[in-house]
Amino acid sequence: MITIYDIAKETGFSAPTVSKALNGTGGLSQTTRQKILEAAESMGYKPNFAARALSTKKSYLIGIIFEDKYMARGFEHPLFGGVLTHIRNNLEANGYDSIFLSHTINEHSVNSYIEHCQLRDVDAVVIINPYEDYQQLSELAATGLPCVSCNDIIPGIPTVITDNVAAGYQAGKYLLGKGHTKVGYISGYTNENSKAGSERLVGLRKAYEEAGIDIPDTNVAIRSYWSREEGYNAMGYLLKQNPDITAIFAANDDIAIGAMNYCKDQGMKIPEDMSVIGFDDESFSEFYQPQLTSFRQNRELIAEVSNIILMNQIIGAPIPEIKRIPADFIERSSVCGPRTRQF
Amino acid sequence: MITIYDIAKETGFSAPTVSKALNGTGGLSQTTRQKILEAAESMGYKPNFAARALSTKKSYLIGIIFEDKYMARGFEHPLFGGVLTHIRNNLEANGYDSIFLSHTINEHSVNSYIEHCQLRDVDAVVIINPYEDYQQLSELAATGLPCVSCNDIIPGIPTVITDNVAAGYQAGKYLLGKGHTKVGYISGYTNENSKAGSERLVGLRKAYEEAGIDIPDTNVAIRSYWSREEGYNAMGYLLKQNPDITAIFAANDDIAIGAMNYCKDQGMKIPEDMSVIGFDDESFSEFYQPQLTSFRQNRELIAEVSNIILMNQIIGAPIPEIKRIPADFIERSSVCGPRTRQF
DNA sequence: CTGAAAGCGCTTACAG
DNA sequence: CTGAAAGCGCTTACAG
Repeated sequence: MITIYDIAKETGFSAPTVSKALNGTGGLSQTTRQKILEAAESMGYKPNFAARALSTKKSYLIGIIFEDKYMARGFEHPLFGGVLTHIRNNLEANGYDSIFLSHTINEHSVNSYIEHCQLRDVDAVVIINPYEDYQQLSELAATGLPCVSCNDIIPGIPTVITDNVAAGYQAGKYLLGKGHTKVGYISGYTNENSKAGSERLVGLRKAYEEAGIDIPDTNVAIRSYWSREEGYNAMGYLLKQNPDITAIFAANDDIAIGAMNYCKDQGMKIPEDMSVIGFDDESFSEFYQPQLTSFRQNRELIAEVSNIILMNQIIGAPIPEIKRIPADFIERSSVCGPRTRQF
Repeated sequence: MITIYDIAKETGFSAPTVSKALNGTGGLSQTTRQKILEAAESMGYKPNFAARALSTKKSYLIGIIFEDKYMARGFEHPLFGGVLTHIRNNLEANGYDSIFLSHTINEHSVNSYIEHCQLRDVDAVVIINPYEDYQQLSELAATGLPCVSCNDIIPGIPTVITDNVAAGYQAGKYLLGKGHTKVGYISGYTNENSKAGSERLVGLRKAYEEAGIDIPDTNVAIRSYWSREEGYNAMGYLLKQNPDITAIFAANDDIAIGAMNYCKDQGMKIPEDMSVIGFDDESFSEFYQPQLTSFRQNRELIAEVSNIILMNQIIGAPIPEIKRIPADFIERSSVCGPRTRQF
């Protein structure tokens, strides 16, 4: 490993001068800068980030919060996996490295994201899929550390998130256009911080209200998980409540598939007896029978905007509280006009 | 931020003594250790990793090589995404943090994995999905830096990889059991370092040779990409060469789907007219019609074994050159006995 | 325009 | 059993 002192010795200048030349700081003469740069180049000098971080308090490390212990999908999650891919690329383009942050690690007795941030001296953090300790995340941001959230809405932290209300509205308009007046909605867990499930419903209802149609709460099922099983059960529940429902908007594709499976098990045909719209455009959705109509969240744009917000925070520029990104409607074959069913 | 000196002042001991107490090194008396530990605890002390790394040369950082710029799937890749999930968890359990390494970054003029490793002083590297610069990776390992590869075979680096020959053999036995004597094979790009495509063929041929059947090269298509398009085209090519082929072993599910789509477009029925086995058990494979029989690579075990090998390297224990992990055969509905086709 | 001094937070010999 | 000294590689005021 060759250091700044090796270059100093080689060129006859002092270490601080070498440092300035390397960083382009301080008023050095063209020639000395030139000489030092050339020496550094030919000697194969590479800065030591740990040393630099120690004296500058800038690590060029961005903490990424992406928990997979508490969900089944890991990096293969349809939204988060893609967001991470692009977040990482954006960060690298800005000269930052990505490091995973953890809520708990035994070995170093890391008991919080905050501690982990301290240990590693990260310059900022990107929250993609956190352990649900929002209080702690708010505290982290209150620390002054730049943060951005790519999905969850957390007090004190700017969020970039899909325009769920608009998507729900679009789903509603589409279903109305096909002639559905009795529509059901199924979602997984939703709360103040993670509100995709409720926002999509707001949009759906808005479209129906505009048409003078009220979607009663008995047509809505908010479940604990975003799984096929829950979709299956919720569909059964809704159909028991309102046998005349002819279409379902499911808050994700897994729920949609569960719901369709239930209908099939009851001898119903999709979409003739039940039209269904999902969300997330999973890779399997184009192969389900019938091919599932869904929404595709724009991971690339979510990542890009998140990155911009983060970089702006780092340099102290003003930042928005929340940015909404439109989702793309993917029309396939799981929706048609309603027909009268016989039970 | 509170430092070792703050604790020293607080407890009346010196900084080195505090350091020893914190690290459990040096022969300190029980009482002083106790006092220092308590003070550290109550003062909320957290070590600064950059400082520690600077003096110990140990960063507790593991470089992860996972390129996504050169492939479409990113973290959603059916094998690599899962491997990364588990690798990260294993590493954390051992007290290491994961940081992504890059082949090229402009900002800090990182021009190689080696440079990036230097900059960040990583303790080891896990190669999941590298940019194809195997020569450089070998050089990196020759540096003495502990490395492990989770798929590619790279000179000088221990590899953990699916037992592709065994899987191919199993596919062959299965197809033979169903009565298929004319079988075709389609794979994407394969080479000395990334040889899944050729190994699976070796296993397939072995099974058939045992049955006294030779699989001629005209029944084999090795293409440039592992995509649906290539699978589609390769199927057409094989059928033109040998119209009597009744079964296909595809080296991944995308290729399998492309092949099946071609057959369908020709009016053939799957599996009656063409039986197909894929590889990777993608999430969409259970929904394709017919449901695709495939192999599932054991990402969890691959990650676990890789981790053990890496940790052993770090402590200087002997390591294997290569470890083979069995894949699980997932039987679905894309294979049946052959029937005579009419063209 | 350039350099001597001190410091970032920690650890490692070496004394005593 | 404990501490003074020096060092890890870099940068930041401060002089001149």
